[in-house]
Amino acid sequence: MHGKLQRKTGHLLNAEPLADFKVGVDNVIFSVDTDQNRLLVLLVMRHDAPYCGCWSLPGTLVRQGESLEDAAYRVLSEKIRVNNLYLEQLYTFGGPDRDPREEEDSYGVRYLSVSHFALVRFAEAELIADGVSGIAWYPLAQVPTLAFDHAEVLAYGYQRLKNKLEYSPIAFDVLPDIFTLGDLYQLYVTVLGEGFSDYSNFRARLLKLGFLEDTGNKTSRGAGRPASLYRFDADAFELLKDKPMVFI
Amino acid sequence: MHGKLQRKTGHLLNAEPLADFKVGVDNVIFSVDTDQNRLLVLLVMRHDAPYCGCWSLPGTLVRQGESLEDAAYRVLSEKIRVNNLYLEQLYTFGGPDRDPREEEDSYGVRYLSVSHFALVRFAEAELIADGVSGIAWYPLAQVPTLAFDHAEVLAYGYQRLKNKLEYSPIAFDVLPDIFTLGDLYQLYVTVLGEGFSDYSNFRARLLKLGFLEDTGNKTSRGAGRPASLYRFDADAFELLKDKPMVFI
DNA sequence: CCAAAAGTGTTTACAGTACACCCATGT
DNA sequence: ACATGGGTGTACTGTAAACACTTTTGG
Repeated sequence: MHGKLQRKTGHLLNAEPLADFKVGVDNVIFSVDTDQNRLLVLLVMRHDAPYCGCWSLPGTLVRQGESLEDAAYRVLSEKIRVNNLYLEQLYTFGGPDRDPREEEDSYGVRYLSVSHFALVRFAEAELIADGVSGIAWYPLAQVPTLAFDHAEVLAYGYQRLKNKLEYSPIAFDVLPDIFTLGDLYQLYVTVLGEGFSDYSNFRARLLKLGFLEDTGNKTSRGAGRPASLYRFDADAFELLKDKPMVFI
Repeated sequence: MHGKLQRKTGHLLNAEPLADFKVGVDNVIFSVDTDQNRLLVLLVMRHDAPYCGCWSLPGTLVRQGESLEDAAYRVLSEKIRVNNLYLEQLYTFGGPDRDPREEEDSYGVRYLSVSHFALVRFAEAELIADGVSGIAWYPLAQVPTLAFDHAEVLAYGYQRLKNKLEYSPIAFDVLPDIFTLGDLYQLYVTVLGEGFSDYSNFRARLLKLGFLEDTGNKTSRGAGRPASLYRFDADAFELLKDKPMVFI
């Protein structure tokens, strides 16, 4: 963070000039459609150059006075209305020539992308169609060719999603407050694929962790025995969070 | 990545103007002094405003045509000569007001920092003293107050170091080609603290993984039984890398 | 011979896997 | 009654944790 100052000190007088950047934020927004057992990514259609007519991850350029995280939340809220979500920074892509505008502008401006990863509750997510721009949930297997380096960003985000599910409680940010263990299991299966674990073992492991509170209520959904409804006990979880924990 | 274009579409005409950025790279560079059993971080003394006279992480601003990773390697090579190292991107800090220059300049330029994390081989690391700037290895426990938000960056890097040691083979990037299991164990103890594991259990676990090749040679260092010398077999490791693996 | 470091083995406890089986509901 | 999903239990296997013990060196 002090290359400019170093050049004053002498030995770097012939250094290349500094790059000027616009900083973008691109979001990999996942949701799980538990009715159809599908993992979905939110994509938007571009209506301007570059990559006009191409699908891309929802993104924006960071404004004056706006933090990276604020920008990430802004993109999200411009595209969908949602109350429950998990969001974190993913990775920063900043190589030269990753954005065609760098050549056109010829001002030497670089475009850098700080990607973010989000998981939202599908049931309550309401897409904001602004009449012009296309916006849609895509099943992961059917994602079309994406603009920029967004295919790479998406792959990175998918990896992070799978890892996060294994050792952190993000699933509960996206489940209803009250849920059955079947709901939870189905979410894991949809993301990680069948055969990541037996249901009864999954069940036993999760319950033994001790932060799932049985509400005492039950729900009946069609045929089959009614399922107990559980609540995620954030306080109980806090006490255990320093200890390594596997949800597998 | 298309906020500018969106504004043309109408509903965002009154949006805030975009921020212009300089992008910096700050490195958290660790090494392990196995003689004195100390975990060290590389710090440099600042000789210009802001934070003049304050210690900071080694960093620089990204130049035209330079990738983030290139910039990270450049900072590193300007400060130390080293042949073996591990380096990866850590996190991007980009909030407004994280750099005092943002106010002085009054051009509205923002300073963003893409932090990187590195682990280098201590024995061969040769600090480059340019006569003016101070540069030194600091034991983690004795790190002074740092410039900018570098204390936060350092804390983040330390966490990453501990995690990486547990499930990836970065230790071998920083050990000599030929080493004893005692060397390896000592590195882990120095970073993770005593009591992360018993030596004999650590030993059994690592050997069972199957990518440590016994060279057949032995070394004698003072009193005690001579130790077998091992080599990290990168090919054998590649075959197993997709399977989850714990070095603990 | 003794201390120091390397290396081996054993015991115990618990965690993951793969099932088999019982339970409560809708149709 | 039976299909369907919820829920419980068990036997097998493997691995982590603690620790006792043997081996080979220097002094």
